[in-house]
Amino acid sequence: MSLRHAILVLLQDQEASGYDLAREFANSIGLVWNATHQQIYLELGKLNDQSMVKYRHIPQDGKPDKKLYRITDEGRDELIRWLRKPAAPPRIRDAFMVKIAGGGLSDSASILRELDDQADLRRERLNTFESLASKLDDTSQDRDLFTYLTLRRGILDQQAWLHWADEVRSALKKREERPVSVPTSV
Amino acid sequence: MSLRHAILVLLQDQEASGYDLAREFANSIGLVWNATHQQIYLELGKLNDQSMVKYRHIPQDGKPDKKLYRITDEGRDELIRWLRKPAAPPRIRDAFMVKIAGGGLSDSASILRELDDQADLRRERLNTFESLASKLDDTSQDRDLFTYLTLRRGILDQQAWLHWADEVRSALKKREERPVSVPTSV
DNA sequence: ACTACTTATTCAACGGATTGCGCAGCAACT
DNA sequence: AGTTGCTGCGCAATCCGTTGAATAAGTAGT
Repeated sequence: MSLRHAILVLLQDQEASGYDLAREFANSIGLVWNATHQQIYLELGKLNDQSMVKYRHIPQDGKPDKKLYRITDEGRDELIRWLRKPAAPPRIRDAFMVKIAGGGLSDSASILRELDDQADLRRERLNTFESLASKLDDTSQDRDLFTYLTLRRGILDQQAWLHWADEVRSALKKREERPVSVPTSV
Repeated sequence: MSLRHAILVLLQDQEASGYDLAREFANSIGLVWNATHQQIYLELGKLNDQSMVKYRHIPQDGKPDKKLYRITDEGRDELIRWLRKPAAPPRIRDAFMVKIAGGGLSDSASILRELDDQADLRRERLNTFESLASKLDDTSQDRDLFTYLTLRRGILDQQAWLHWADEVRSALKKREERPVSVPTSV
């Protein structure tokens, strides 16, 4: 229910088109909330209907026309109202973890394969976040403080994940040493 | 798209009613995937239509009748097919983090208030997971290995979160020492 | 006696999210 | 010349998920 609020947060800083927002959802905010362009355009439409945002139509040549959205006073009020009331706990839906929980069904090798793939992804993200965070380290304006803290959240998260992956590897190594019955069909 | 697979994983071990599954989703599996009873009953209906599960009708006295579901061969095939192909990366939707990212809008005090509330929740979970994990530590049958690893994931996650919360607290303390312009309406 | 909770399933309505598609033109590479 | 990729917007169908309620009988507490 708060894609709208994520959008309003982004529009707080600057005027942006749906396309711009989609890019930010793929990067910065994507760290904590993700959304596709269809959802974003739809939500911008609704926000406009409820006059929480308004837009200027910008004709461009060479490129398609665009709409630059900005937040209105009503939008800002709504955002503040939302910030005041406690956030619902995030719902967890991790398909890979479901596989682990039901892991007795697979052989160690195929679990390890996917674990390594996931670890690559995490390591990649970790690098991205760390280099972004190091840029903010020194400048450290108040504006950037919360971006920095958000990045730190991402960094600690990836590190914890990678540490867990090590634990899984050594646990599965031990398991291999005293193998157990595994369905042959897997 | 894989509530169905989480259900199939649970039914792997034992016959269960929708109600039983709902309880497990509130506890064990809820760590990595959550669902309400309505969703579960609906999904069980669909799985039954597709003959991935079948059920026995059990009349009870004193209590309402129930349906005990068990996985079929088709269900097991579907599960194995799913286990083979790489899991989609989990989508992240953390409302509290959206607040942090747009945190420049709030004053430090109200951020800290909610941070502490969230931290209480995390600490509670951490305790639950740790006590569950310590019970598995010694027995450590192969059956339990993956339950243990799942719990470890939860534990490391909560710890990372709490560590992050400490960072936020000290960052906000510094921010208070050299205060900046904050919208008075907040 | 009354209230609240547990066991057990299901329906209806709504809103949020995903998937797939379509349009349109320019830039850049092969 | 053809393909791919980027900028930019949008619709429609479907599916997933949430909220709220109803039914029904037993048990446990105040």
